[in-house]
Amino acid sequence: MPKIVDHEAQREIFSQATMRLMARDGLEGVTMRAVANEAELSYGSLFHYFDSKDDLLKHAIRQLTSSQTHRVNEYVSQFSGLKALEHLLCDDAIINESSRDAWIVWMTFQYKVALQPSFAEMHSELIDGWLERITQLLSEAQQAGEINATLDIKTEAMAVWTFSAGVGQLGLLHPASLPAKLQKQLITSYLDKLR
Amino acid sequence: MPKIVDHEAQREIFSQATMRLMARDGLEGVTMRAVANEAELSYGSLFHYFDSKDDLLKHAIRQLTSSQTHRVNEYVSQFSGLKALEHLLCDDAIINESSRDAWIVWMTFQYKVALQPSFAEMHSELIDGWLERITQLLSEAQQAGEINATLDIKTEAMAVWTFSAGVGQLGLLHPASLPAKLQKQLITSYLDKLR
Amino acid sequence: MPKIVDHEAQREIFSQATMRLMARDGLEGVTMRAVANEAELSYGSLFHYFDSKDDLLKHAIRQLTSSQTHRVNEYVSQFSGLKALEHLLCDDAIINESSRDAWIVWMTFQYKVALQPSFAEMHSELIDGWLERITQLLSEAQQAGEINATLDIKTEAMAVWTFSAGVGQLGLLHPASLPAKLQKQLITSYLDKLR
Amino acid sequence: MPKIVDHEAQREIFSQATMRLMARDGLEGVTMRAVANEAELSYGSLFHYFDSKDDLLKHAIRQLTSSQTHRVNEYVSQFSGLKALEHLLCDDAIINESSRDAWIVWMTFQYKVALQPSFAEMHSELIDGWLERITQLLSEAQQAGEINATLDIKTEAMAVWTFSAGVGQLGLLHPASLPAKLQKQLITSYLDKLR
DNA sequence: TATGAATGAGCGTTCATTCAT
DNA sequence: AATGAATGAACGCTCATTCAT
Repeated sequence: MPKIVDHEAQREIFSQATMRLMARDGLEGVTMRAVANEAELSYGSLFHYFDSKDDLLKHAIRQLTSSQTHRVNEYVSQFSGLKALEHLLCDDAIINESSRDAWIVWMTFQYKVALQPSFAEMHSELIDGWLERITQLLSEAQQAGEINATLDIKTEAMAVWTFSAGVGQLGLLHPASLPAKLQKQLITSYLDKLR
Repeated sequence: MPKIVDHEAQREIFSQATMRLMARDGLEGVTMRAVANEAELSYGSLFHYFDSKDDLLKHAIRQLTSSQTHRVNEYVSQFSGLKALEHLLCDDAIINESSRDAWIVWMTFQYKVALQPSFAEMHSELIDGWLERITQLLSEAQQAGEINATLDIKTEAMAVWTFSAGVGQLGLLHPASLPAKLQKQLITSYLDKLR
Repeated sequence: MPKIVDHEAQREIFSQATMRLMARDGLEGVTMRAVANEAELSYGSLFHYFDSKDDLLKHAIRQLTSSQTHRVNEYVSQFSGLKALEHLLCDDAIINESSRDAWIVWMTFQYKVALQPSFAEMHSELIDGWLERITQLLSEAQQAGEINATLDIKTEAMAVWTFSAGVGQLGLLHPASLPAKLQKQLITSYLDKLR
Repeated sequence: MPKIVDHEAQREIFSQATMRLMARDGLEGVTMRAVANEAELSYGSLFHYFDSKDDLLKHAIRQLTSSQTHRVNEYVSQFSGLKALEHLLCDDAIINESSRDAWIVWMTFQYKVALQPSFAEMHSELIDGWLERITQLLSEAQQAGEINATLDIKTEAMAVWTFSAGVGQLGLLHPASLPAKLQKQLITSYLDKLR
């Protein structure tokens, strides 16, 4: 009689171990053996739940983005327009100690996605969400008269995305130059310019 | 008498091969054997010119930054203030087909620098230049009355740097969403907001 | 359930292969690949059982000394004084065909121990046993009146150790000049001089 | 016109550099490159003077033994019998700070000679000298009535050689247990037993 | 299903040796 | 003769993956 296990729960344990390792030691710290150890599960079982290392990594990033999406949805359901956008950027674009790990994972994946063909298919689904959501919130804001009516929403959304990407990158790689507080200041002052 | 070779020229052949590989296959494609093949020189000779892989990588990034610095100096000597800044950002922050490879190398190194202590000493020398130069040009621009006198130069410089980092990152990783032309448009419209 | 293997037994297979190689080809014949081949196991599995080559070598020497200690303990429990000492030297100091391999390994290690700091910690535990045991047996012999009462035990023990080291070295390196029979003769005649 | 060089002098420079390296870093420190550096001569020229690394090592050991023979000859021409033997053993078997290097080289070579077939041919010529000379001096001593007339010279010579080999080995590998002074004491007390 | 032993290709690095000048 | 650049086999070690139990 086969042991009954929650297949998806096991996968999540492994993929969370993967993200902890990646945050702590970088991508090169993520070996299959290290993941099994970190998950405190057996090495062999890792290959029951994932066909390959790539499979594991892809699952980890999907989990990361879906949990982020989930969080974002909450802001958006509570606020709208510029207020929601500000929450979105301040809560998710900013790197502080508690979000730093998730950001390292995210950035690491971005490069993997960009440079490794087998990951490329995940590209758009990971990215489009952001841009779409920003566009929508800006549009709401414009309709509510919160921002300048003459602005081209599509271009501005792109600019906001660009700016938040820069905040994320520098906040991660140069925390001394761009601490969390300054990140927030830059974001709010950027949004102010749209009014 | 020994075979006469230009030591530095050989090093450059290897480090350019390194950059081509990194652009094509990412950092994990840069194996010493692959570099030797790409350079069409023997495996062993690679170790005559570089003590280690780290040495090779560091040489490659130094070469990259010095050639960039050289180019930047030209803009700055011809222009000043906002005009020079616009040149700086448009000519160097923008990713097009011909600069894409250099950008991949640059970004790859940023992560290596940020995550690997032995590379950390290169950190500041690679980064400080950017921020300092932007600050200086903004300062010139303010004195020339090109930008709003009430702006805090230091904060604005940081914001410009952040924005250009975002342009670089998205331009590299999502060229379809942010083609060169749009990169340029975002940059000029961002600078316009400073006036 | 995993393949069940006796971890320690596998380690012994490898370390015995190591000793065979060392005896046959010297220390420089002991490459990890050669050990795996000699053990008729795969290269990779060698690293499941030993963290490093040093680990393998240390295990081999420990195994060698512990088996020797075991043998020595038997003589000592059966005999005492000069008789026990004679057994000790004749049974263990002498190089014949069957003990030659063990001696090569032993001598090889002595050099490794002497010249390589990381092995130095094994130094005393490997050596002290010999000198202490010789001292003790000589002391017994003196109390039993078997040897000259005026002899300084400590110095004589050192001399016996020295002589047996010489027998080992020449018996190993110059078997034609010092065959087993002559080794034995030298030892007994040396001990006779102590009476 | 070819440059005129003293071929043999160059070889000696290299082989002395070899011995310095071996004494300092052990056999594994003796790389062809290190030898050329230590000799402060060019890498390539090393291969003009020696066909191979083995050739270099063989030359070094020949030089070592011949210089030792030379020194020994001096004692023997000044003294005879037991006196000469005592000089021989005390001056050459003993390891002190100034002779330690030569002994490391010598021991290292002994193992190389014993374990590596291509060196085996040097075996007897390196060794026979010692035994022959000891035999001869003991014979002189017996004829002069310095030692017991009933002793079998051949066996005793072997025993002396054995003992001095032990002194050398332990003096080298365990200097704390067998310092120079104790080495000397053991030797003289050993010779006394022959009277 | 679960486990961890087994496998071998690949890594960065070292090195004796050859060769062009 | 003299130089050092060029070469590639071999080293210790890592790792994703497969497999026997």
